[in-house]
Order: sequence, then C-alpha cells, then structure tokens
Amino acid sequence: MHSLSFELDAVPPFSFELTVHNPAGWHWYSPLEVFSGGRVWIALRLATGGVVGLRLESLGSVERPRVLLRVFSQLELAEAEAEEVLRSVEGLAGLREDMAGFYRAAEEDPILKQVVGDLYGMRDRAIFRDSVFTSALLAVAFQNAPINRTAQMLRLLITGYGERLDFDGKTSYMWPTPSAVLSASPGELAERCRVGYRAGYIRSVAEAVSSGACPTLGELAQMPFHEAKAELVKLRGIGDYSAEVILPHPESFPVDKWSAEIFWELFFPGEEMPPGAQAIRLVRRHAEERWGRWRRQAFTYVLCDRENLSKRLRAGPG
DNA sequence: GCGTCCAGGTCTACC
DNA sequence: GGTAGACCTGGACGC
Repeated sequence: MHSLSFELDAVPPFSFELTVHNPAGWHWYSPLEVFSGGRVWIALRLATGGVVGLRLESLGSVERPRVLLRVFSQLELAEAEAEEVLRSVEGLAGLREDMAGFYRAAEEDPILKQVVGDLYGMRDRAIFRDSVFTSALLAVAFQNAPINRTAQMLRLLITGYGERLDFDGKTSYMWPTPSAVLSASPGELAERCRVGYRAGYIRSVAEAVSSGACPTLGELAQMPFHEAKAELVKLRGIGDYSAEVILPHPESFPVDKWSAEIFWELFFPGEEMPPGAQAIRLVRRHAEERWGRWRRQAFTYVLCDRENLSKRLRAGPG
C-alpha cells in the first residue's frame, strides 16, 4: 500500500483525545473504527470513488493542537485526491471550528460551565459531519430500540453493505452507500441486518439521496433551520427526532425519551417527569429558551458528560 | 422452556 | 391538531 503523512493544525482549544475517543463511550465516526494507544483508524470513500485508510494521532496539546494524519491507499493518490482527504479530515474532526462563542455563552450557564470544564476542547462526533445518509442510518437504528439493538443493526448494516479495508495492520469498514443499500430488496435488508420495518425507511432515504430529491448536508446547512428540517421530514421514516439528529444546524436538539430523562433531571430537579411526548416537548422548549443557538453544542456536551453531571447532582450543592 | 412486555420513533387512522 | 395502536427484534422478567 502507498502511504502519505500530513501534519494538520486545529483552532485551539482542540482536544484530540476527547474528540475521537469521547468519554460517553460512543464511537467517533463508525462503530467499526479502531482506537488504540491514542490513535484512531477509519476507512473513507473519496468523491472520485477511491478508498483510503486513515490513521490519526495527536502531536500537540489542547492549546497548541497538531494532528498527524497518515493516509493509506492501494494506488498513489493524485494531488486533488490528497487535497480532498485533507479537507475531509478537517471537516470530520472539526479542526477549523471555533468554539469561542459557545465557550463564552457557557460561562453564563451553570450546567454548561461544568460540562465545558470537563470536556474542554471536544468537538461533535464525526459521523454527524459525514453525510445525510450516514446520519440517517444512525437515526433510524436508534428508533424504537434499546442501545444494544441499535448497535447490532449498525454493525450488520456496515459489515453487510459497507466496504472492508485492511491497512496498517488494522481492519476497518466504510459506511454503506445509498446504492449499496438499494442493491438489496427490503426483505433481504430486513433479514440480513435485523432492521425489521426500518428497512423501508432506510431504502426510502437511500432513494431520496441518490436521486437528488434530498438536499446534501452542505445544502441543508445553507438553509434556515426550520426550512432544512421541513425538507428532511418529507422523507419516509424521518420525523422530528431523526431530522434533528441529521441537521448540522447549531439550533438542532435531537432529544428522545432517553435523553429527555437526563435533561429533565437537570432542568427541573425534583419535579416528576410527565409521560413521553409531553416531556420531550417541555425539554425541547426549555433548551431553546435557555441555550438558543448553542443548543446542539450543549446537547453534545451534556450527554457526553452525563456521568460527571449526575455524580455532582447526587453529591448535592457544594 | 415459554409467553409477555417493552425499548434512545414514525406512520396511519381516527376523532 | 391531537392521540392510540401497530411495527421488527431480542433481552428481561415472571411463571
């Protein structure tokens, strides 16, 4: 295999460790990525159709961040392909994202002040910066399922319809493309990936993405939040929750039954939580009033720091 | 063992 | 506009 190395800057503060290996125990880019000894390995498909294996590690510190990127490919990369890899990695890792505004806002909010202190320099997960289809697969797998079922569905989708890549002594997989998923019948998809009725949802999103009926992540980002959300909920299987999982807007707040319980405890301590949809509505409204355009960042930070927050809640004031 | 319930939503039918 | 019931699947639970 051919390999190339690059050193990338990031806008400080940037914590490589918290970003690619966050404390909530979630994957950064894919459930089948490899993380070991401070390095992360992922496989990526280029717009040209080529595939590359990537290994990332930190060379710097949170305040003087530098990332060492090693790129593995079967064929030598053209200059334009190498450039595409660099822009993709910058985008996936949020290297150019300036956190200053969010951190200033966090100073004024007791919850955010804690989570920013705990997770200083962390960026949102790469999977949400990849594509509409990838985020939609994640959102649909979360629907009406406990977390181990979600993990099972995602692994089977990736290993069944994603492309495998062996490089640098590791094995990784690319996320399935819409066309790979559409090559299977709904019955085959449901059976092989244990996704049940979600097979229809996954195929309908795949059709909308590949036909161009659904805007790309970049096009959605250019639209006002409510307009972009209206585009996504036109898709079969994409409702309020899934649309906000996918949307790259800072106003998105994809609260579900599980996260509503966490936010309820923070927003309304000691108050009994109303059933399902009502609690989600109240949490969503409170987050909008309290965190405004910072609510996506707040959502990510609070859920990644939920164990520290609940320890402090149990310990009480002081 | 076996039956029943239900989970990190969404859709449809019905009011 | 609001809401009950159905939907795949598999783990937990009671018997």
